[in-house]
Amino acid sequence: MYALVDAVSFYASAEKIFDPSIRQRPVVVLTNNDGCICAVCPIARRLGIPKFKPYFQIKWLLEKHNVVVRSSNYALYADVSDKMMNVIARYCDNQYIYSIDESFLQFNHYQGLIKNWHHYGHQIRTAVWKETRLPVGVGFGTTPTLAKAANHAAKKLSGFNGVAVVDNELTRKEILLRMAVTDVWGIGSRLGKKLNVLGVRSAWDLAQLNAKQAGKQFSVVLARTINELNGVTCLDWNEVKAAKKEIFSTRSFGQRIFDINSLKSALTSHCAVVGRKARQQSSLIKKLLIFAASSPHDNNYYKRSLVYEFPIATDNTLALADAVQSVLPSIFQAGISYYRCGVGALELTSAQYQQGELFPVSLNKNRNQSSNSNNSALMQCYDRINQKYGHGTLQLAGETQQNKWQMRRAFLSPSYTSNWQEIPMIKC
DNA sequence: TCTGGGGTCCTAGGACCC
DNA sequence: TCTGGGGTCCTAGGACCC
Repeated sequence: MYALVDAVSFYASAEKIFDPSIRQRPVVVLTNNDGCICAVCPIARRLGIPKFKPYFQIKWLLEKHNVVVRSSNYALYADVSDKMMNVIARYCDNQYIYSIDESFLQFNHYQGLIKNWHHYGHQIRTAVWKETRLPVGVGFGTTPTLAKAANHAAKKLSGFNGVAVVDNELTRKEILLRMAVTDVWGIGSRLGKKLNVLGVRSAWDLAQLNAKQAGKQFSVVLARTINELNGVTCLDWNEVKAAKKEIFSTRSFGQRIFDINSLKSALTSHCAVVGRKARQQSSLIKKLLIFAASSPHDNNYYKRSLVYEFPIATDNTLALADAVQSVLPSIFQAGISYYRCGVGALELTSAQYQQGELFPVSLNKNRNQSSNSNNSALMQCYDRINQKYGHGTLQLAGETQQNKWQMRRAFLSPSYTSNWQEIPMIKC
């Protein structure tokens, strides 16, 4: 049995935890730079506020309904997420954190111990609510895809009230019949349209297709989804939590930038993020994509990217920053109004099976190749300090000039959980 | 006045080579 | 004179998710 637990409009719910005055009001949260709406609380959803629309286009609607608008407060969400995940972890023996607000659960040593999954789901919900004040949906299923479907039912279909269990034919059919095909995990609008043409409208219709034929006509991924909907596990646990094949860090700037130093500082801080994530999953980076661009909405869209290949795969942030340094002059062009930049690790290899050096140290000057062990100890220390005191406590000198490109966050809530000055006060 | 997210994976098609 | 295959690698862009 698998479970998927996730929060109801997580960012918006997180905003409501520490501010009781907005709990009964419609709330939306914006993406970086207050660009788009990325979370809509249930009250706001009922007013017809759409997700992923540019904020400035929808501002009038938000004002009309007196909607509370918040910028993304990642420090807050990360803390709230940690708390939530810790509570959930107590209810299973294997948890995979799939995103900031979603985790898959497994119950390997619970065989026969849980008599009533429905009841168990409500226990999880109640505990999370009591300890974090976050509303969650809990879906159980015999495959990861069915757990996802059950989670959808728990939150979106009437009559489920936060918990759904797909462990028999009757509920499987009931839930899949009530789900649009595009509500199935992995079926987006594009594929949905093609399937509609074939008369496949509900998740149940999709489950009736011949997996092999659909696989030939569309893709292996679709074949897998069909099998999973029929209770045949294709995504085993290791696949669900497989190491990432690419790791990107990209961001648009709060204000346009024009100078090479600002660009360098932004790219360097992206290196720090990518390096940290690579080390987290024990990967080494062989190729790093580095890019900078104007806005695609501009008249003369400009984008330059370069792939830097390391002689020897590395997970060292300093080596990544060196790559940026060496590549930057050929990416930067004076006069361009830069809107966005980023770096991405493209070719990742396992740190466990690192290829050794044929011609060590003396033949090269690259930082990642000299004294590898020293650098890996340095990075471990760096990660530990930043984990304990917060990301950004230790920075490369190159990333410090941030004032020019910091993102716009005009509606930021206080750092309730990460700043002594902003801790909520209770007045008696 | 101007404003338009971010991450991951996959694939089609082009460039290049023999 | 005209026509012709197949592999690898890279890139841009699409699809999907939250």
